[in-house]
Amino acid sequence: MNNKEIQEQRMKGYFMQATKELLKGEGLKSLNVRNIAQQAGYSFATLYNYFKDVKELVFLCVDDFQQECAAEITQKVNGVPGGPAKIKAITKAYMAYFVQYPSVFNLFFIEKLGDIGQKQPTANLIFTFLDRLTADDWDYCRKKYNLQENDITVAKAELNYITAGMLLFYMNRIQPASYSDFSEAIDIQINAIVDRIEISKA
Amino acid sequence: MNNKEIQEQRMKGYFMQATKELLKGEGLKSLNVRNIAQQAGYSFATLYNYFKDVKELVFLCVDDFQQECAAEITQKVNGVPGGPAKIKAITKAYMAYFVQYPSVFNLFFIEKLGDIGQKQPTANLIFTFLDRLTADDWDYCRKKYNLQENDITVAKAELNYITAGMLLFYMNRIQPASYSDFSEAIDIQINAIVDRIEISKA
DNA sequence: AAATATAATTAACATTGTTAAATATATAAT
DNA sequence: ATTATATATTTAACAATGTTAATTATATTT
Repeated sequence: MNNKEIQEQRMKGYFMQATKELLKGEGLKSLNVRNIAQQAGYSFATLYNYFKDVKELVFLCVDDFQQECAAEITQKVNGVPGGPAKIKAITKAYMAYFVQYPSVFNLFFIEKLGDIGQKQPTANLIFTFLDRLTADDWDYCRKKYNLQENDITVAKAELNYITAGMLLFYMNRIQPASYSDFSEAIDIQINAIVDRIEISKA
Repeated sequence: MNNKEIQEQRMKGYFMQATKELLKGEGLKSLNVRNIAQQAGYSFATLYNYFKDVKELVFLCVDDFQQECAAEITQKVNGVPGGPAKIKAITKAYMAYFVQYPSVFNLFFIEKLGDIGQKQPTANLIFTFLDRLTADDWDYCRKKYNLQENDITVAKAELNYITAGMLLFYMNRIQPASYSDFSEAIDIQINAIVDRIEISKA
């Protein structure tokens, strides 16, 4: 990287940092180009020298949020023995993260990706996130219980879709109506999927 | 209903009709108060004499769309024998409807409900939609296969969450990347859930 | 037919994303 | 070191949108 590139990356970083702070703080309500720029210490028009539009900037934060989320999960499930129990724990922690940061949920799942071709890699990153978080433990299960590759693929997809669906209903439609009901529903669904795998060995 | 109420209902109907036409036609891009009012044959300010805001108007359309969707499904699954096969067919037709009308998907699942208390009944309507569509056939299964009430409750919730999650990923993130892949994934997931119930009788 | 209430429209405002014009700052050339 | 040029930043301006206020038209009542 030459000087120009270094400086450009720095500027991008300032705007991304500002965006992340706003998203985790005030949330989507106060996320607009003027607030972002103010938080970054620049005028709003400067933003357009470094990003095509605000959507590009916002979606560039996905990667950072995933790393932060993964770190929180790792810390949270520390001590849980590998295998089915860990898959459950990771999945629950994954959901808890989005409940804690609704704006990140919005960014990951709701926000429309304007330029389709450009952001397909990001969409893929989001789609595969839970799979990557649980990959090691699924592998462990496959070996331990001598499971079919295909059964695992289906179970992984099931977990991915169910967590997205539950979060969608809870975050956007407040269904179930209380967090404790939601939490209970999570347990039921996750256990149903993961326990099924264990049973299938029999 | 007195005259005033009749006239008021009529006016609301005009605006709702306009909203539905725009949503099914041009989609969300061109859904704004000015377009709605023009389609209804009134000025945009008139809208505010009949609705608190545009969100109220838009969410009032949920009921009509559900009826339309239910009618399409009923017609589509006509001839499918009741029971597991019909649950599968209904669920697939339910998803196909949202793929056909992305704006309706947005209204049902994505659009933020502004006033929380006011629109909770609507949120509940959306949450229970698939359950209501398949209720008869689940009941049929319960009797035929002598199933546990609880197993059915979990399976229903599973279907509800998985369909929402799959639609979310496909509509908002284009994952899977092609409709045929998506369609295949639907089959796999729906079959996995419904077939499990049949097997559990053994 | 005039007075009053009701409904509808136009005008106006605030917020937002984006672009164009203007200004400041850094780099290069003499 | 000073001027000329390129680059970066900011201010001004625009278009789109949801909403409210002021104005005008229409209906109802006296």
